[in-house]
Amino acid sequence: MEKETIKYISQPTIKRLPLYLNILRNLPKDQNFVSSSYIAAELKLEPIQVRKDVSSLGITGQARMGFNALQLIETIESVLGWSNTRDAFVVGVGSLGTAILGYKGFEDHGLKIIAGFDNDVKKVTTKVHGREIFHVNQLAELARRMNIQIGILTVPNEVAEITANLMVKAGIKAIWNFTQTKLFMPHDVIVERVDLASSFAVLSSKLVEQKTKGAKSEA
Amino acid sequence: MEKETIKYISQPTIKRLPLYLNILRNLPKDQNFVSSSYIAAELKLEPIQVRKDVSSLGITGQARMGFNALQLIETIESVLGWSNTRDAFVVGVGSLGTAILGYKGFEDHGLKIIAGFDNDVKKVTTKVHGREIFHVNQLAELARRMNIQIGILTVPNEVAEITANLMVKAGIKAIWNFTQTKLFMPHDVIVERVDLASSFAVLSSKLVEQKTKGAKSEA
DNA sequence: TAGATTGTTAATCGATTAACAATC
DNA sequence: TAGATTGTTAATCGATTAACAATC
Repeated sequence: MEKETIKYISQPTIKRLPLYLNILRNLPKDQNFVSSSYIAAELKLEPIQVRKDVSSLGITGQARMGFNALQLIETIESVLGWSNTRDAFVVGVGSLGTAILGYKGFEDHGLKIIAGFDNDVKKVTTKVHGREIFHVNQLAELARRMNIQIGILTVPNEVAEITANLMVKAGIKAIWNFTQTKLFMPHDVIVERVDLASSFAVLSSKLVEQKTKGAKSEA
Repeated sequence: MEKETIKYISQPTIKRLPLYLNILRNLPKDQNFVSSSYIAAELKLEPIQVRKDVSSLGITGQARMGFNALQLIETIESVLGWSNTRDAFVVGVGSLGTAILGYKGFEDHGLKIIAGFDNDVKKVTTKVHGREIFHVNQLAELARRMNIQIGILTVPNEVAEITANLMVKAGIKAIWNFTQTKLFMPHDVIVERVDLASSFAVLSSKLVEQKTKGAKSEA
């Protein structure tokens, strides 16, 4: 397979890559080529957008054929760093942390959750979904020993900042932040926040909009 | 309080409104006015962006003073439909559904989770975080009786589409979709997807980027 | 060949940011 | 008054979409 020259990949493109990957992985085994219009139809996107995204990966297709599916899969996995699994710790074993400890789907994203941490001694030394729970004051030692780069932050908002600082001190390089708190971290620490409130805001504002429209058309 | 003329509010703005709301609600009680630069600093945004967003809500401020905090709070809540609580069902009581059934923070977003549904008879009639779990074949009846508009979809991917269809038949108008599946629903049904894979893609691609940069600077 | 599909260049669209007069 | 802050208009930036020649 030829070497691709990867250009700058925009964040909107990065966010679509897992969707493409999902489709490509579920392709029938004997289907070696896939067209931009096929992918687009599956995702309700425009073919041109798929082609633009693929082009930014440095992949070229073949007229009348489309793109090499295997090459696409491998390139996306490599761009996302999903080719090899990365180990991660979950910090905060409340209901959300528990759910994440038990979620199987992350393996498809190259993410392997190793253990959980909590400051509640009642939770420590128990197992949640087969993973051991340690006290947060063991975080630094274990993270360094196991060379953990990714921390999943699922503590209550009030302790989000202080816990994130602990994680950074423990050598963690990337924080997946499930709290409501905007973290102010050193610039070399990667922080990505899952913002449920923003997502729900979109949903509920549309519901408001639809209702006012309905009220108008009734009048 | 004067009536605001609300203009078109863009989706990026809608997504920032919960962040603003969070800050405004945590303001000291005696602080009646708040400036765009204060909000911006708290969120690492630009003041001009905050002013633009506020302006699209139809709110005007006062030079040297800023904006009326209470008016801002009330307007944001009204735009998002968070002034009154809305009831919702969780469909799919796996680990994620369980976490959502137990999450307290939704009340701040005008969301009240009433009950859970599953197709596993072992889960039915149990209680999860104090909420009753029913069999999915009771969904239609209960949703109609209680006039439920919002459904939270936390089933496995394989049954996402079929379950969403059940929800629509039950009269549910908005689906908060936590699955990986892109849903094709009637146009009057609102669907908003929480895409963990996209979020993680951003994080892990940055990790890849940083590593290649590091490798280069070492060379 | 005919026609489907890619891939490049340009146009459009929309959001963010800048500039600065108005205002309290 | 002086100066901080709003709010409007214009500039910039970046992503999406359109157009269409090239290609297999």
